[in-house]
Amino acid sequence: MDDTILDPALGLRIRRTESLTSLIRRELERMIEVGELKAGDRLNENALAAKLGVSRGPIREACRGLEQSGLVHVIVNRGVFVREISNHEAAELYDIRAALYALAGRLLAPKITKKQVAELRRMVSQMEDAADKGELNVFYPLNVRFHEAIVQFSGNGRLLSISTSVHREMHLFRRRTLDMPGRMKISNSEHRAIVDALAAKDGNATAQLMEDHVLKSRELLFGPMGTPVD
Amino acid sequence: MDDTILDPALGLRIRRTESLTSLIRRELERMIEVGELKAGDRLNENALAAKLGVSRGPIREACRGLEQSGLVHVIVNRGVFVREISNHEAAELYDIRAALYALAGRLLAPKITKKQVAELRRMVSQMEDAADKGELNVFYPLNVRFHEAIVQFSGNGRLLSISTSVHREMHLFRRRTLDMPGRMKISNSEHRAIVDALAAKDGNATAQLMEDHVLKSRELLFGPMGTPVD
DNA sequence: CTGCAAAAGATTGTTGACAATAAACAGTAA
DNA sequence: TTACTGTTTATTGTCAACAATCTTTTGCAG
Repeated sequence: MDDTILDPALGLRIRRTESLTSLIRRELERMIEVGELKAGDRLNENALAAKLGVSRGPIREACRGLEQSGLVHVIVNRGVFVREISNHEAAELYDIRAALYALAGRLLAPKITKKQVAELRRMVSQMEDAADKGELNVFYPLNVRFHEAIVQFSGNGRLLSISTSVHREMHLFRRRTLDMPGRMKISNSEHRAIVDALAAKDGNATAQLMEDHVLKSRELLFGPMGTPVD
Repeated sequence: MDDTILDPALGLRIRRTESLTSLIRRELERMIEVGELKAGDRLNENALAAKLGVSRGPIREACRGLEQSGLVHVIVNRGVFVREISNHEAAELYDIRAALYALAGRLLAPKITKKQVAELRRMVSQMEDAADKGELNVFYPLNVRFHEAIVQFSGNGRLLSISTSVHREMHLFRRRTLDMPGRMKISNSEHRAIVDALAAKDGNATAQLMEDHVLKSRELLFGPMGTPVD
């Protein structure tokens, strides 16, 4: 199989509108997301360059972007490593996420459209199906999309990019709460309450529910917000 | 004057513990902070490389980091430009900052030390002096340090890095609220209330005060939170 | 066998050169 | 003049080679 990003046959026809660097960054993000690159792994520049069919320059540039977004960390003269998230850091990220999601809810509530409410409700009912059947691998991506949608609908562009970044970072932390018994159902009932509050255009209520929703996950793993961990 | 980062005379003696890339990124951040590079300016790689006495590689890597943190944006084949922040985006950043500072206050309140309270009070009283004398150029950096200190004392590392990033980004937006008549005094009275709430270890009150403090600036420029701008 | 030191190898840091693209300019036709 | 087109120039995108640094292996003394 050919792993190179650029198909040479197509190279002639495509007018490239994107730099290799950004293509590579997305590819690396994907590899980390999917688990092809695991926390703690070192990214060998030569190997990656060969695998993706480019030189080391773009690889290095992509890594600097990933560093800033917290997905990797760089040690001088040693290389770049997929970050490992300690319990302590994961707990911190939960706290941040709670605040960001609360803000998203507060911003969205007063201006949400009927169409958006309908879309969120659709997701909730799909998640209900998945929860009934105990299909975590169906529930999980829906859950992600649900939260993403609320942030996106909030209309605050930077909030979306920061949230995405924090979410990716949290993904490096493997322990999940959703696979605890009955957790999907409880989580989804919270989703329903959130959508109800949004539909009622109640910003304060939505914000509170979003915050609680995130912090509940935190509590299951680490105890209440602000608790020192590890 | 010599603008190069690396003094060749020192180069031999220092065992470099940091890559050029990170030095350059800090230098560029400084140049943007100080206004040597203004919003909308293009960063000419050759010129920067010559000025800093390095090659283009590290420059490009540094720029990718800055891109991710929102200080510059890159257009393929055209270059990297210091970002210009629209009113709309500035308003969005205020909303985010309010949420982040509220979180910082909430986290810090229950665990603040006497020493930290004293340090914050010292800053407040220094700001009071500056406000009395109408010295904005003294007040402003103290104001920055005050807010930074609270986030730092909160102990959430990622919160600090995100806050710093958001703060730098906001700095690209030139209009300030503090130079409005009487604004320094009002602002500082809010600072005092925040420190009092912190000293009382009242997380909710602190969070609310921090949020209001930031949103008041937003309102002066753009109207209340969530208001569409531009 | 263990511990240390030096050499060999692998990997990152940095550079200068070349290719691809966009901007600036000049010349021509309407 | 203005619009268009081809040419020149400036700048970015990419690459491959070299230098600096770290890691591993090898060899030797105890």
